[in-house]
Amino acid sequence: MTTPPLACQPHDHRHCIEQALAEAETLCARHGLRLTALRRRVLELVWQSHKPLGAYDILAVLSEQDGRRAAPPTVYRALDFLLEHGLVHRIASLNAFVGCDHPDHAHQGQFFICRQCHAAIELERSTISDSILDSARSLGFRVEAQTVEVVGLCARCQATP
Amino acid sequence: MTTPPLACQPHDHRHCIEQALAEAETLCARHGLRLTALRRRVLELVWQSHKPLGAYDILAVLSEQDGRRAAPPTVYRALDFLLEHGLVHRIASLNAFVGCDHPDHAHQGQFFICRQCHAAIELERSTISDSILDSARSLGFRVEAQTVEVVGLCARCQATP
DNA sequence: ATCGAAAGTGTAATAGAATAACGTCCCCAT
DNA sequence: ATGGGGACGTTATTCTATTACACTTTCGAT
Repeated sequence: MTTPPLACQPHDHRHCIEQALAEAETLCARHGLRLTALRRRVLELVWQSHKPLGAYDILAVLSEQDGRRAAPPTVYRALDFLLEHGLVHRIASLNAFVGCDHPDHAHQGQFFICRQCHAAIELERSTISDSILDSARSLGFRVEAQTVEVVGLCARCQATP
Repeated sequence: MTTPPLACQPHDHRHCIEQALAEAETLCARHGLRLTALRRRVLELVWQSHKPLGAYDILAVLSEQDGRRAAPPTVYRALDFLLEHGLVHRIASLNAFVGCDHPDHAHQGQFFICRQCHAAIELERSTISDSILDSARSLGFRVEAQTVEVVGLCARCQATP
């Protein structure tokens, strides 16, 4: 067993947030994208934890905590931007969004979601994606996007029921 | 390349429907489950094509075509029953439901969904699920459910753009 | 045969997720 | 300075799903 992922270990999460924001700044600067205050704030909120966050949860914080006039499109537009540039991922089975660990390159990870602590661990294993591509090839199917979302119990939650 | 799946080939689809209903009858009889008229009808509607069907599409047919008084819970309850016993699968990325090819044993397939013709091809490849289980093991993660949904172009739609 | 519990369905209301359509503002390249 | 495009605000609506409660049917136990 390899090093347990940060997502399901106690850790200084401020560091995760800072790093995610810094990487986003860098990425946007490099690609000439505008990381506006709103987009930055939404990214920060998504990174408040390793748990996927619903768009309406974000909306509630913007309205109540930031005092910002916000309606659904405000949030969804920011999320669309972040998704498009790989800064967050959408978890289809939860209708929720989670920060991306390594937005430096285009990818779609595989997600291991704990049903107890709700942490989402992102992996990027070629053994999984290759096995999908192999199966696709056997069908003559051209893959454009992969969604892999696994639900279960993370190591930590197995230990503390 | 193996035999192309029925889902993206022209075929006598009435046979698919008949077989699915027959298998459902058998399965319910064997397990002492009640395949009521409503449940049977919903299963039949889901099997009208190989395209995942939304709950509200089903609802519309029940109301307009069958003249049945139907509200959302009517449909969702039937779908819950069919899901629970493996007769249909839910496609999370589409919020839609598709008939199961082989409800004879508990399983969760992998779905290859054509973005053009919308057909969903179900596979059950141990290479995919094993690679997921391997990755999970390396995390110490206990898998309870797998969602694998691949979007792209089926062989047929690649040929006819 | 009849009773009663459990399962199934009808009904109304509501919650939750996402998008459409339109207007305004602001930045900045010409 | 100006006008064009991107970002955001606003209102309304659509689509998806669940809660809560009432009524009915089914089926086993008596």
